Amino acid sequence: MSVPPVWLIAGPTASGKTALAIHAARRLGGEVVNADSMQIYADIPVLSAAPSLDEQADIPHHLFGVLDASERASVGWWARAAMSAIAEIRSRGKRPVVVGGTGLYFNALTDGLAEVPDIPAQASQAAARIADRGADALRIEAERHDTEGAARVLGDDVQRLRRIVEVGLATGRPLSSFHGDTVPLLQPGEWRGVVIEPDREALYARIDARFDRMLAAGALDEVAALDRRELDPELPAMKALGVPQLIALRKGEMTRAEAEEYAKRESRRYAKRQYTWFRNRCADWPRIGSLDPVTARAEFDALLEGET
RNA sequence: GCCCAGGUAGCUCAGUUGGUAGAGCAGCGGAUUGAAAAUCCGCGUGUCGCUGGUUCGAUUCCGGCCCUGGGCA
Repeated sequence: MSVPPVWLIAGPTASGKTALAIHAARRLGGEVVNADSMQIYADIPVLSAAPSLDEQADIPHHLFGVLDASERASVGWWARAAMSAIAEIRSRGKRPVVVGGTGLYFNALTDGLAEVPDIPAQASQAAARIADRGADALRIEAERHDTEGAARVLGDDVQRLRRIVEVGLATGRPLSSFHGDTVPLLQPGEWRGVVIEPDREALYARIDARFDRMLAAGALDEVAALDRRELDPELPAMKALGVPQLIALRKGEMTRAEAEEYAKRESRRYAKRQYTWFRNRCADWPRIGSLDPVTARAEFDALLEGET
């Protein structure tokens, strides 16, 4: 009993993933599952470039806009939610099409995620207090909990060092001891992946143009509503590309031109990091090179040859 | 037309008392296991405007030309 494979569609921001996923779902009798860490939040549909209600109309979409900006998603949360959506879609005889730009999320599906217990607030607060003493102090503490793991953390990567410390405090085990024996959530052969990898310059031009469209589509109102809630600026949704810059604009800390320039630049840098991830972590996935929707669809259809 | 200032990395500039040059920003490469649109690490990528001259050697000194500002006409 071989199940038809789950399709994984990855690619940098603004590369046309949304449209291609809908095409794939139509072709395959499928439903779309979000693998984008920001499109999860209900408060930022414009700035996160989530599929519009129109686009979601005839194909069911899952995990888009399901959390409030005051909540925190995580790879673990996403992986569980995605696997249950996948199971549910399959149970109805439909084909899951997972689409997004968050490399780590795809990695959880294809390579698995360590089963680390939830960290009690007490332990993470203790780790935060150590982090407040500076990166050096934090690294010394991290090395005590997990020598091997800490050695792999580059420089003053406070986020990762803190994670080692809080896991150590909460479980008494080195974080790296949880890694290594993870099992993929989707078995090899159970999925097929494709990466949209367009020409860099062309994508950068699209990113710039898209940000202008986001502003025209109400990005400023979206940010104003967020800003009024006075949420913790450290929340993931508050760090979505464009949010910090447009808040700075509201506060008069940046001119409109500066806010636009910085937001676009950060988006381009993000795209560059995505290229790096997919190039090195999804090296053997087939590539789609075109930014033109019609050509991209044709390239995708070519991959379908031979599939039932 | 004349006078002054300037032409050095993609941009803004520094510098070399003559030994082919370096900062910031931009950019590029990499890492990535519950914040990942996050977080972190690494890397100067160059006809020193063009062309003659002086010199062992010129981006640097001298001449001519071109270009860009500003001023005078």
